[in-house]
Amino acid sequence: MLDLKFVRSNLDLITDMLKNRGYDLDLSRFQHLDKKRRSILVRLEDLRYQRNKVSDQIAAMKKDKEDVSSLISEMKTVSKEIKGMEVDLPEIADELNKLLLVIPNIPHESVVIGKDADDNPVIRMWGKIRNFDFTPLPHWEIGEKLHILDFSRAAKIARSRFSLQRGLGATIERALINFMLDIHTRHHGYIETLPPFLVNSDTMTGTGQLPKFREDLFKVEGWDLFLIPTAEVPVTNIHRDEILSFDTLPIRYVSYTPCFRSEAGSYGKDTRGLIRQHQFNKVELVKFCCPEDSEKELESLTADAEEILQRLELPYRVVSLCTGDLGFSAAKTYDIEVWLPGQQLFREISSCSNFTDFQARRANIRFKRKEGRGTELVHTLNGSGLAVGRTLVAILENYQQPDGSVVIPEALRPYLDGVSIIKRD
RNA sequence: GGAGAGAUGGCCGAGUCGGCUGAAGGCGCUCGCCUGCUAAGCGAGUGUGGGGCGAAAGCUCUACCGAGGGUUCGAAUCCCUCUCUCUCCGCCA
Repeated sequence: MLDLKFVRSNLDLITDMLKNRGYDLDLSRFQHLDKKRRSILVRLEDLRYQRNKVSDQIAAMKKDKEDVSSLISEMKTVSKEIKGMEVDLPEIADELNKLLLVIPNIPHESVVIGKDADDNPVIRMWGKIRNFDFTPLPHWEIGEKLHILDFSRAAKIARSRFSLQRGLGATIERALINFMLDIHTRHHGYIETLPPFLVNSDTMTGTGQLPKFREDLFKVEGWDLFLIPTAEVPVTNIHRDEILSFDTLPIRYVSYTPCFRSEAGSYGKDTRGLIRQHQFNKVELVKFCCPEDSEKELESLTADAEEILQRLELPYRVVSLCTGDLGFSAAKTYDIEVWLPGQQLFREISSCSNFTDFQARRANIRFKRKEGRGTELVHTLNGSGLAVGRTLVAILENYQQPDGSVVIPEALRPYLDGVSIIKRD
């Protein structure tokens, strides 16, 4: 969420921003409630001041055995009025807060104004797209032929959009997780965390999944618990309601978790294969830093994610999301898209975002500088490093051979006891 | 699941017949003094959110002692509900 005072004094800027993002929001209600809240607050605090004063006076008079009955009856009416206002004020503050919660973050100045994904500028390309002298297959065909992916049995066990991995199909998944975690902890300075995979509604609210995106979540019946849609949720909330000290920043966490998404609203999209699943594995990078560092931290975060693809020698490109495509909480986002020859397209495999203070305000994550009083909000960032299932997809499609086998990227072999090729067993 | 105990500031820890307690004391931290170095010592300061005034420094009001309600002129202190933590027993990977 944005800062109330900032919104109050920058209504024009917000209006422009909303237009660029393709939002239709009326701010007049906001103005009205804001004024109302403050007028009530002033009156309420004045009454409280009176009450406190007179209460002290009553205490003093009682000590001297003076008669206080008239003062008490006077204060009874004041107290009543205070109670009434104490009911009204939170109602108005709540409504104001709700309005504030649906205003998206302000895009960074470097973000291109555009309508949708077609307007996203390509920042860079990496790797050589392989020339096939046969028609490359999509990964679901490769995987089923090799007996490492089994979608029909997965549907029997659960339902569609689940997968069953077998043999090397399961082992490579595990190897990729270890590979990614090792790179990020050993070479990029991230601290490994293993968080809860179910979280409560406060946590979901802290990172913005609630209240707006409840439909996308799986909820545990009878409990205040949801399955996490990404490790971003539990990991960012590690420091919810905390004041971090300056010398601990930046904090960098890497976390492997499964992710659970209802994919409501994507019926018919990516129905085949591993691309869009209700459950998938992801290694996530999360950073907390001070405001002046967040731009450069986004660059390094993206580079850290890219390095995984480079080591696996998978070609990709990096695009910068334009205003129309940018997520609700992000000020700037780089998508890393890996090349999938079986489908002849670039596919998102990581999304790296700088949320500036937007998430931090909502989750109340602050820090204190050595000198100077008061607290400031940290900046939070996160990005996949990488989506594991989609990485497997990219390996299968990019490394497929004419005979249907798949070569294992060199970098991954140490994690597979030296196995260098997947063949039908 | 059964039986108890508890939740106060960065930390430890006072505060129980309701009334200068935003909160004693200690530790830590910051600044200053002192000191060949280190250690110690002395002095001052040291919460957060929201208002108002001010160009600012700052001043001032208000709220906050796990959360939410209640009683009262007045609640960290009394009552109710919830959450969490700890100990013992049972159960369990």
